[in-house]
Amino acid sequence: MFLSKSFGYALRGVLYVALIHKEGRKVQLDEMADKLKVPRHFLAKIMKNMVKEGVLNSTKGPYGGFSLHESTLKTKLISLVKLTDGMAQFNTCVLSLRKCNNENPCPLHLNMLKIRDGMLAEFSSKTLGDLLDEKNPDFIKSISTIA
Amino acid sequence: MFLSKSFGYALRGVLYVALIHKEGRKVQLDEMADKLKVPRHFLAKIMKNMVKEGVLNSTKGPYGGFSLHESTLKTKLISLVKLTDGMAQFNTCVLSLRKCNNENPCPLHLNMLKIRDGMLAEFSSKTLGDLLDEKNPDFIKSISTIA
DNA sequence: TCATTAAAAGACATCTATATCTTTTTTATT
DNA sequence: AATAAAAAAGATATAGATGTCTTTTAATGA
Repeated sequence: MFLSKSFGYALRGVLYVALIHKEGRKVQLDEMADKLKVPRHFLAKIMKNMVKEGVLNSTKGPYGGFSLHESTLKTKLISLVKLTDGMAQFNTCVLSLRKCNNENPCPLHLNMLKIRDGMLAEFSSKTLGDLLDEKNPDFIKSISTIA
Repeated sequence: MFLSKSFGYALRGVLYVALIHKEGRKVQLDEMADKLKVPRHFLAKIMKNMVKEGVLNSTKGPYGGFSLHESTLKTKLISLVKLTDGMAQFNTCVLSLRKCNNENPCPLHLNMLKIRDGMLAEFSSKTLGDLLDEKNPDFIKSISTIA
């Protein structure tokens, strides 16, 4: 796996909130879990973390739910990765060699560096808003249909 | 993680056998587990699989151990990945969407395709022999020193 | 043929990511 | 103030990757 399931849930979750935001309403967990076909309680944990990190807003109580934060659409994809998977994977030798670095590279060091830097560049430049701009006609369907 | 620990153990294991092969001798599990600082029985499982898939030779009994197969140095890195991690990661949508494809792409489809294809190309062209040719002065040290 | 060596095989254990359940806290409405 | 709604928080459960142990099989040499 390149990225964890948690990352996938987080991204689909925040994009769903963004889509519903255009309709001028908040989103609640039950609706999200249902529409995105994601385990409710597991999604709750992930959404909570996004709120804590300032990627989303939430309000408790009746008519509460999740809504966009000023920063949501400006959030880089890499921030989501950091939140769900951590950044260790970009700095850890695939052969688990502690002393692997540019001066003392393992046999795969350069190969992996290239791949990782490509991914890092991609995810460091793209924002959540960018994904919404690249209009996919079946966008809402695409982030919903897991089955 | 981009690749599993099993993959790292497999690669270091087979490269170690290749190095010792130049000294004209076979290698036994105890020596490998010791030198590579890898759990003996777990390494055994991985080595066994490589033998089964024809990446390495082995002989039982006294003076037995692991040795090179004609195909060892010609083995593509991707074959090792296939053996330890499987290929699903290259074909599965990171958002876990079953219907994600070129016709009906998820918001990250193109981004991931680029990254994956880069990795696939890299690992499909490089062989174990290539890694040994790119002479790293501290090569043996580098695949051994995990601590 | 017998003892010894070493890999093969399979059963068992642990650890981490994933998933679920229950209780607590906050907010809104009456 | 009382009730209800919904997220937050924390405890518990499951599954898959990782790691360990024991038994079996095959090869060697005396």
